[in-house]
Amino acid sequence: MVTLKDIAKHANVSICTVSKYLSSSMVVKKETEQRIQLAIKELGYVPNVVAKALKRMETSNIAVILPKINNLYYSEITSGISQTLGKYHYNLYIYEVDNLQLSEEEILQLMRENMIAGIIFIGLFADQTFQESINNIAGWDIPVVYANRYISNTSYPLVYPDLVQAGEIGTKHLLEKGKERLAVVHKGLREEILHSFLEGCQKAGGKHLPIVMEINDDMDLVNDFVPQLLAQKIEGLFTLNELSAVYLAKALQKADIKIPQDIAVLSLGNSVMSEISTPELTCVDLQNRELGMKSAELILSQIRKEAYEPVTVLEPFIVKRHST
Amino acid sequence: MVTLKDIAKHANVSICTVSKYLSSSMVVKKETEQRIQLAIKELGYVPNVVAKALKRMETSNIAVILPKINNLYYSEITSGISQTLGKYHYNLYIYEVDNLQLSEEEILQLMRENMIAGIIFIGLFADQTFQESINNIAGWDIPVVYANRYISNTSYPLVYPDLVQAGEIGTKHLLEKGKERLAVVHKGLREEILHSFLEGCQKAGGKHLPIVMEINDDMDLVNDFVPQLLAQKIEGLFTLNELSAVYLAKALQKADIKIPQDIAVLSLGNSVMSEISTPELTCVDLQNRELGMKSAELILSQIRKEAYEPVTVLEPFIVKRHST
DNA sequence: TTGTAAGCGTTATCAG
DNA sequence: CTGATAACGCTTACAA
Repeated sequence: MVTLKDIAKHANVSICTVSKYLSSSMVVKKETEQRIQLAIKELGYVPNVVAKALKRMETSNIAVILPKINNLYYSEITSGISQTLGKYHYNLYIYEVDNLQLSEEEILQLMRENMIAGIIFIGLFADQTFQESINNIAGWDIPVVYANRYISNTSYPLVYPDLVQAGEIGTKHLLEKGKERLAVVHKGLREEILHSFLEGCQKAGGKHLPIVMEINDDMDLVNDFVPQLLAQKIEGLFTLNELSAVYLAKALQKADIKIPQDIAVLSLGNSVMSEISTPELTCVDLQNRELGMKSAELILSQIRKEAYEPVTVLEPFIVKRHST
Repeated sequence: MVTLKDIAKHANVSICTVSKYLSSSMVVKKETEQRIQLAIKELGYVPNVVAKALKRMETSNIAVILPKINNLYYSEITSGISQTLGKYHYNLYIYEVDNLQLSEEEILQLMRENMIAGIIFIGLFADQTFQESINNIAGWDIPVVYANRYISNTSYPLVYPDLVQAGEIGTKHLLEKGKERLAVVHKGLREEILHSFLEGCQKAGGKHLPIVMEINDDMDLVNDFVPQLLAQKIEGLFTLNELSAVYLAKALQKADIKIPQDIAVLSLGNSVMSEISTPELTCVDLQNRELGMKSAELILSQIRKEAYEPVTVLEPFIVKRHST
């Protein structure tokens, strides 16, 4: 391995001169510069960031912790993070919690062992316990961003889409399409999140409040769920999970219900899935890539000890297709 | 930060005793062990893997280099890699080439700066140039795995699905369904890959050889491509790209062609996309997760200096749904 | 069974 | 402008 020492010897200067020159924290004589450059080229020097990290007690590694990466929702956010981090020459670690099977405490220990510069949690650790865990590790003060989490009482920045507005613009759209009796369908969504949503639906006006219906993976959509919709005379479905929206659209059609004439389907989230569904689903775009980019920026702000907003809310927008 | 030194002092032993005890490379007296354990607990010691890496000149970080992570094809492979690496306590770096905009040479430099323990390339750098680049970096011998690449003359292990067999079982399936006039549709696929495929199609028998048709993103599928299919009296479509298969199915239906009665559609790759398409697509599963897991194992074998097979071929299998 | 001491490659503090 | 020299936290001969 070629080290600074080798370069220094080859260029007839001290190690420190080379180091300072390379980190551009010192101006050197033209002639010295040339000798150093030559040595670097001739010997094929590659700096060692591990040594640098040890000395500076700080790495350029950011960890993203998420349930699973093979899910478009998470991978789009991650791609946004990667885009911004790449621009600033930070590296990106991925930890899939579903695969790792580690507790919060263990994950934090892992982060610390590796001298991670910052952690972005995507949709995880909703409750207060993590905040406590992190305080348990004596004197450890690490930048953290919660992406897509709605937590109160945290000292770390939050980034999430405006669910109230998502509910409002979605509902408004359905109302404009003449759909009055609406159902909000979700799959195990937490109470507070659902509540924000419904607040938005309410703001949109409309004669009736939407009915809330929960589904799960074991349910027989065609034989159990669709009949419920018909019994309630539902005209529009606002599905709070993109994949579920696709499956619901399939189920409706299997039951010979026309989309959007009989029942309109609106999904939350705008990945290819909405686009390739039949019919192509109108959806509320939550701006996942932007969410990721913003999360990365917030981590970098913390690392640089700059000021940052404690809460960043992204504006969702509607993408009109053929299901409404 | 609590270091080994602190633990040693607190437990009244030498640094080296603690270090060796922790790496279980030494047996210590029961009493010493207790004192060390107590110190670790009381002071809240967390080992520093960066320091360890510098000393040992070796990290536990594996880099995955791929075009983009927000693509189910790549993210499923990545999840497989993550699963295996997690089991062996290796960390996973992700580098998205589309975002990074770095040359091969620069990527390699980055890997080396960070003392990456191994690199997995997914579907990239098809040609010989990378092999040369890596040799250019003087005396650098790093474990590499090419996942989903069909390269000859490489000293690194290759993992890929058996395309000949994929072609064969797909074609056989279409023939069994009574489809005789087949077309293989691809999007900018390289000649050799296409060739393996067609070899498989041929092995399946059938009266006619499949026609090869290429599509691209600018094409008007409904008005340009579908008429071509009709003109050629095509009865079955073997689409070598899952997303394209979905779009083709959509285009066919828009042109009032019944799937599978008029034309059957078979896709290559089995992500949710095939499943949520209408009709649900029959496909040849390429075992992406297994591909990832195997790639990770091959990297680990190289790191451990164990023997490994130079080429691993995964057996694809057919998943029957409603489009054939 | 335990301790001493020399590094890994870099940065940083001083002094010239 | 340049150069000694001391760390950063850990591993590992080699001694005791």
